[in-house]
Amino acid sequence: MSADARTDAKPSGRSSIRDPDNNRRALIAATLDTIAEIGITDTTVSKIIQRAGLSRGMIHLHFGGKNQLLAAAAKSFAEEYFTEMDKLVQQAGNDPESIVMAVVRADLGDVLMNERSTRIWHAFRGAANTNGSIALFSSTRDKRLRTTIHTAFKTIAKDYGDEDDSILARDATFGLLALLEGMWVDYLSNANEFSRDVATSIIRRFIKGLFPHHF
Amino acid sequence: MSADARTDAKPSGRSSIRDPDNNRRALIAATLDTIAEIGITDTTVSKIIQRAGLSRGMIHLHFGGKNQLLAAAAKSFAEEYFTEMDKLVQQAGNDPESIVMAVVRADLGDVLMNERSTRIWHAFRGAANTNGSIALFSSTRDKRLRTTIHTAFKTIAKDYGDEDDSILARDATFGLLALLEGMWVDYLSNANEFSRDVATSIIRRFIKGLFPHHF
Amino acid sequence: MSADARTDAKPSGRSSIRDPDNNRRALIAATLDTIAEIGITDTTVSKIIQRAGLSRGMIHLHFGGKNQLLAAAAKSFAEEYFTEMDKLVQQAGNDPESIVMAVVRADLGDVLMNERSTRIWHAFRGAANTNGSIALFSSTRDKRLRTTIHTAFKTIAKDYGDEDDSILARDATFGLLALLEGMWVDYLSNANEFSRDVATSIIRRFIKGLFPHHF
Amino acid sequence: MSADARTDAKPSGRSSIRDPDNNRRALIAATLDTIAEIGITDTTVSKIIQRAGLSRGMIHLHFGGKNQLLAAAAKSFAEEYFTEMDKLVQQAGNDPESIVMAVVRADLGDVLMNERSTRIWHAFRGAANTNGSIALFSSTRDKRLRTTIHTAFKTIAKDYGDEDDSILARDATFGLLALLEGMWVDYLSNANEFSRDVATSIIRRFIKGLFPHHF
DNA sequence: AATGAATGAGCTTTCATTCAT
DNA sequence: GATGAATGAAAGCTCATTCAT
Repeated sequence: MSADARTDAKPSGRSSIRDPDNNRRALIAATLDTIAEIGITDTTVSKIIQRAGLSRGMIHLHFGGKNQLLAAAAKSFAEEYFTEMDKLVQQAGNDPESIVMAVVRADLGDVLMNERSTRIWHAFRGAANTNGSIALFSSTRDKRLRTTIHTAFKTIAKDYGDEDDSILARDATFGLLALLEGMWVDYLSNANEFSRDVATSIIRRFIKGLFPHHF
Repeated sequence: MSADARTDAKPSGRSSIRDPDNNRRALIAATLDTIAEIGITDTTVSKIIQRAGLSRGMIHLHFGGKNQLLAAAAKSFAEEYFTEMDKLVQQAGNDPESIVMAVVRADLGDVLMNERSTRIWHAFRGAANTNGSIALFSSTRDKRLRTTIHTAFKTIAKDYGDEDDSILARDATFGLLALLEGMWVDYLSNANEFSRDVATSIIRRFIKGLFPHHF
Repeated sequence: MSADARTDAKPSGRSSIRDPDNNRRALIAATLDTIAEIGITDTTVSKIIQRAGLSRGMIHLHFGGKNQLLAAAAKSFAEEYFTEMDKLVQQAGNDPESIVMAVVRADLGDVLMNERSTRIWHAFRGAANTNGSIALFSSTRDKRLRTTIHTAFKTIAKDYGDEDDSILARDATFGLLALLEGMWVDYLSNANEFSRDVATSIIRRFIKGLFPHHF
Repeated sequence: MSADARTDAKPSGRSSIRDPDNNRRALIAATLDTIAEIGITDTTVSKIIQRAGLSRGMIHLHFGGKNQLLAAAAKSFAEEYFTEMDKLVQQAGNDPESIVMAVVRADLGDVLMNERSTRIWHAFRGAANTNGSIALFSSTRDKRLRTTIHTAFKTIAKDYGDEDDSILARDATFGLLALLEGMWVDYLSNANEFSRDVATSIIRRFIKGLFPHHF
């Protein structure tokens, strides 16, 4: 969208050749593709620029260095994830049960969970321990999801007055996020054998165990 | 033992001289510690030997190169995990319910799940996509656990005749492993806030949802 | 030429900056000089760059590695040899007798046969057995010379109808090349005692033995 | 011979296991074989001891270091050459013409000139420029041959009184050695196409050119 | 803004040599 | 005399970064 917006906003003659934003984006895309393909350890400046078809100096020109490019790529990756997640959740309506299942379906769907994504995700997570700027966006996924899910579960939990609502909602949130995380790991290890339907059904079973009148 | 034997024989200042196995172990330990501390990408031969207090050439003498040392470290790490896990599971007795909970408690206990372990674990997982010899031992954890848990759940599932036993056991296994995996991720992201008790109770809740007469 | 252009534009202290071709040539020259001085076994990247006054990375930037630089140096050395040889042979005219003697004088002259050349030549030959890319240019010298000489001898041999022309020309070619090769070895072993005139006269004697009406 | 002599001279119980001389010889043989196979540059201590099946320290124990082993190997190689050459020349009788041709046939025969020998020979020659102790034995071949041939040619030259005897003999000696040297180079470059008979006949032709009444 | 040749610190690896056994 | 684990200097090579153009 922003790309389209730029097109008519600044119709410069050679804008497509010298388009800083476009080059920035191309470098980030090349970085993510390279990480997915050969891992973060083997991702070098040379491989990134080769894939992007851009010049060596551009990484430092636009990002200030390789590490900052990696951080920008991590940020961009997280943003892509949430752009898609938000879109799918908004289509689900206001029913908390629908929202929770929309999150599950989105997170396990092929747009968000695929070989490229799971590889990039775990590559960044492996690097996050010792790279603060990557960690920032690496943990973001959990935090934003957590709020959405927790809110939905809190509403649902009100129907189960027997026990403390907040603990039930907390446990459900914590458990669901752990399950989703575990599914990504499983997909990563074994994309061929992984079944999105089985995964969805298992998660639903587990949630239903906490909320027998729903799901 | 051999170390003790040396002690009174010749109390040399340098403890690891002329003890190849000890040196091998020291290098692996230094490798795992370094990975835990600064990440796999920044783990260099120089940092490993410095930490181990051994010479540069020893890595190639004993392992044939850095990558093979990393693979040996991954294997060793997996073995340590299972040695401890097996010990704790065997103490649990033969009751399938006890076995499952023993696995959960072991996997979430501080001997197996701690900052060092979770960092190393995720570092290896991040590298496993593009490094076959690391991947080998990286996936081992899941496979061996899976069998133990699945066997226990199959026994338990027989008491729930209403539905297909094998699907129930499969779902329980798949779900539990995903949950445990997710817990490690959660611990990794913020060890300070993580509560082993809460994690255990959440997992028990989820399992109880599938097997209401147990757990 | 480009070097001249730079001269008045910006007389930078370091003459070879930003002139890739010049740097390539400088590295090859430094390589050949180093080989001549200390032998191919002791020729290291460090010694080459030190002599060239260039940076470490340049060898890999321009040649892809030390071995490829050695191969490029072998090629360059062979080319220099033939450039000079061709020049001297062309000055000799079309008379086959003159051509043969021009080859002999060129090959034994101080431009082509000197301490540097003979050392480099034998260093490369010693390495050629196990280094294909060096072997390629190492054998070139023989093959190109062979054709030139053989053509000349075939013409001369026609005047000696008593025996098979082709065998006579073949023997003369084979023998002359072996003699020249042997002279380079002799020069290498003993540059001080070596006399270009004596060598030339000996070769002439031998050829005259085959072609008594010539030489 | 010396090996046989030792056997009954000292019938020690474990003489074959701990036999310093035998180990020395084994190391030299392994060195020469390694040089023939992979070149002098790639000949390392590890490869030599592996081939010899002996221990690492033995090279320094018996020779004082790798370079001294190389020098000993060069010496041994030269000695083997002359042992065989002397044997064949002595069988030739006292006729100077026979002696010269015996030298030629020996030097071009498969016992002395073969792939192993020519490779080793040229490897040592390539290294001789910068390694004095190798050079010593490298040049030996020429010097001893030179005397034998020169003596024979001086006798023959007396029959050609027209010109200065000593110059004729000198030229013949110089030329023959250069030719033989050239033949080894030719054999080295392509052993498959090389014909010992053609080489012998060419050399004979050239010599006959100087001494028409002989050969 | 863009380029890519150049840099050199630092990487993994090799290797002759040492020395406790 | 013999061994081979251990050493560390030095090798070839990689790579993020710089900067003249």
